[in-house]
Amino acid sequence: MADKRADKVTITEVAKLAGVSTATAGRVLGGYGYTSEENKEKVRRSAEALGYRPNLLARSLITGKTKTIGVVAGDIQSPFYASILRGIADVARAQGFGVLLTNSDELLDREIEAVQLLLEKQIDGLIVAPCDTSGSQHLHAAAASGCPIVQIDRRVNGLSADSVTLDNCGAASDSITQLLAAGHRRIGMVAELERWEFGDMETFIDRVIEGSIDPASLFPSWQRLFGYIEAHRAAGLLIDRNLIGRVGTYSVKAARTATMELLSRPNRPTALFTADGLMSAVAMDAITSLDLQIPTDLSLICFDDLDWMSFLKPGITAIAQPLTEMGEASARLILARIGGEGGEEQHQVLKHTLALRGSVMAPQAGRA
Amino acid sequence: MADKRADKVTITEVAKLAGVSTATAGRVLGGYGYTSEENKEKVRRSAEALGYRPNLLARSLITGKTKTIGVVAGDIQSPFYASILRGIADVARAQGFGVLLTNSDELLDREIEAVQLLLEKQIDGLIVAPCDTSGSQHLHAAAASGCPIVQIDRRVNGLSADSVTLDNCGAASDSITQLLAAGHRRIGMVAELERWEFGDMETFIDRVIEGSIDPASLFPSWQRLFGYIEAHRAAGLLIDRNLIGRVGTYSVKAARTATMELLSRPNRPTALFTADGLMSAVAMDAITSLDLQIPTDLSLICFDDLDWMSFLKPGITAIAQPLTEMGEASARLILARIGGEGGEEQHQVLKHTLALRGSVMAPQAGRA
DNA sequence: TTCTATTGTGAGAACGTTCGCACAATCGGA
DNA sequence: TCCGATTGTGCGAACGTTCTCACAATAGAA
Repeated sequence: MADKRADKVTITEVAKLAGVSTATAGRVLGGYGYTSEENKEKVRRSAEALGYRPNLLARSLITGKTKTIGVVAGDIQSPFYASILRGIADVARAQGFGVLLTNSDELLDREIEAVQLLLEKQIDGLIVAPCDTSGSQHLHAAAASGCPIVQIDRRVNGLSADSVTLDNCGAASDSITQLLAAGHRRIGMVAELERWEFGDMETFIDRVIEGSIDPASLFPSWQRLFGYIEAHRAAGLLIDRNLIGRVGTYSVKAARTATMELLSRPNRPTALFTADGLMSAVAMDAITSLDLQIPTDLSLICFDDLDWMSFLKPGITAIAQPLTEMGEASARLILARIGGEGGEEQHQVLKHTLALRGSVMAPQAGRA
Repeated sequence: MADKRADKVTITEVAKLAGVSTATAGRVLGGYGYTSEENKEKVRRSAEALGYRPNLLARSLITGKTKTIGVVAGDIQSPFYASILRGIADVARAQGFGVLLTNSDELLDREIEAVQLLLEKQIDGLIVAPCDTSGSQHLHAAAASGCPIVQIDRRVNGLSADSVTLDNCGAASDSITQLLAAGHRRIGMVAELERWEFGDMETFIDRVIEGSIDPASLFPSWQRLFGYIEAHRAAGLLIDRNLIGRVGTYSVKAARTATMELLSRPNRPTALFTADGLMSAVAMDAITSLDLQIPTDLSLICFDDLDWMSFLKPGITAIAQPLTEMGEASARLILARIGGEGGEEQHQVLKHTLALRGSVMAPQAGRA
């Protein structure tokens, strides 16, 4: 009980027992170079006998490869990141890679700190959901120092790194079009819409309509608003700014306030579009507490298909993101780069699927 | 573009630029030993100028500590593991530790493979939800080789390692008692109940009643059944074996079959107890499709408090596990062991909370 | 003065691998 | 016979740190 680690069996001891040099033992165990069948057997047997376990640190130090990819997620606890992570981990495992996980809580400082730690641990590649799409010096620096990066869910402006995102505009626009087709003209939307660096929301709406914004540079919730606006424009309808609940922060409380405000006003919307899972859960809660019936009092389409949406009384029509696929795609991209694959920056934009259920119907008489 | 890594700035170069030995530079940057203020300044400035970033691999190789803890979860995608992982990651981060993640899908082979990889990567400690509670040679070996282990959710028999679990018996027994108190006498239960090595379910029930089973050695779903039986026994009631839906495997399909079978039989139970999140979701789905009303047609208590349970029409009464706390506790335990803390094996058994909502009422006339 | 403690420095050996190199032995073909 | 290719081996130098020494300089105490 005196010594803490009985772990100490190195390749040297294996070599000694097998009666060969460490180089030969290394060749057998590492699977590189030539070795005679005879020695192969001897070394393997000795390794077995001693319970030899290679020290990947030492190997990595010399090869410069750790076979580890770092992941900076927002919050693993959310189904969104959990599913993505699952996809990443599966692909990584299949290639013998480990996954070093951190979460940023969408806080820049924490992201910087996390990236720092991961780089010091010499990860071979980084998958990150960046929380600041404009600055992010740390990511530029990491990329410049040669660490492959794959961005997920959103993209940093001007960062030369691959990305995997969802066609948020298309998904939102699809849903809104669906509601418009059902006859709705007053469609509410609740979304985070935290920061937009170029001005207030009026400006944003105007600029989308005049076509001077590239959605690729936006945060998801803004992209979804973009889709909302686009769908209206395509239908030749004006936007009523009051129907857009801008929560401003990713919190249950703020979301609840915004949603309740939107749904309890005298001339409330006939349909609601929630821009992410948090908003959907809050909205559902608000709808229940206001005693509104879906879809008679209110039609509803939610971004993110959560498990409960399928077994509510009328099921909730929802936009399903291919989350594990996004994770898998990002892992494949990063592994390809690690494997030395060159070529153009890759920007994969995945498509949603719309799970049609029972939460949409035409607006009821006297309320349309 | 020719060289892949511009990363190459080592402590030697920093030392050279500062005009000191690598030993001195190491002392400044590593924060050990003595250095003059003057040299401290010079070294720091040089490090800054060169953009020096320590290589933790090299440090770990020599110190024997990686400041990394390995985690083997069942499936990160499930809210159960996701929340636990969140707790682990938070505590780890606060201490400057990284988290290396793998999932086993509750498959022994995969768990063995994962543990192997983690050990080769020289993790300082291992947090694992073991999928085999009886054999698990790999865990015994790991423990023997000096790697601290914390078991989570369940315990391997005879493995000397700390653990963090939930009082599953107590939680189940509480819920069943609640239902019995409401007047229910035919309480159904659906649970995984995959393997029990000592015989069939009759035997299990008998042995629980005669008191010859130590619940600590059981898998959670069996512990929950244990609680179910205990509560009945305490109330002086016999167990109707037909009310126990043994799914046998952790799959939606099997769960659905078992649940539908249980709920559609002529003399169906007046109350239902679901033993985990999967069973709850499936049960909810089955209840909806059978067009049963909660709580008039059926009372319901679920193990695991999922977000949707609070905003269904009548809320679902549920057992909430303190998941992030379990993660935090396990991380604290492992860090303490890594820090060299000796002493007795620790087995923390956390308590559930029962979230009372509207899914329980007295059985209705003609059905009791 | 002389001793001991404190503070500081650098050379060089770890840590456990992989890798370059030199060197052999064997084989087949010209 | 000689040659080159193929297969196999061991020595020792990496990799980028930390850590053990040996050794100084200074200061205060005896």
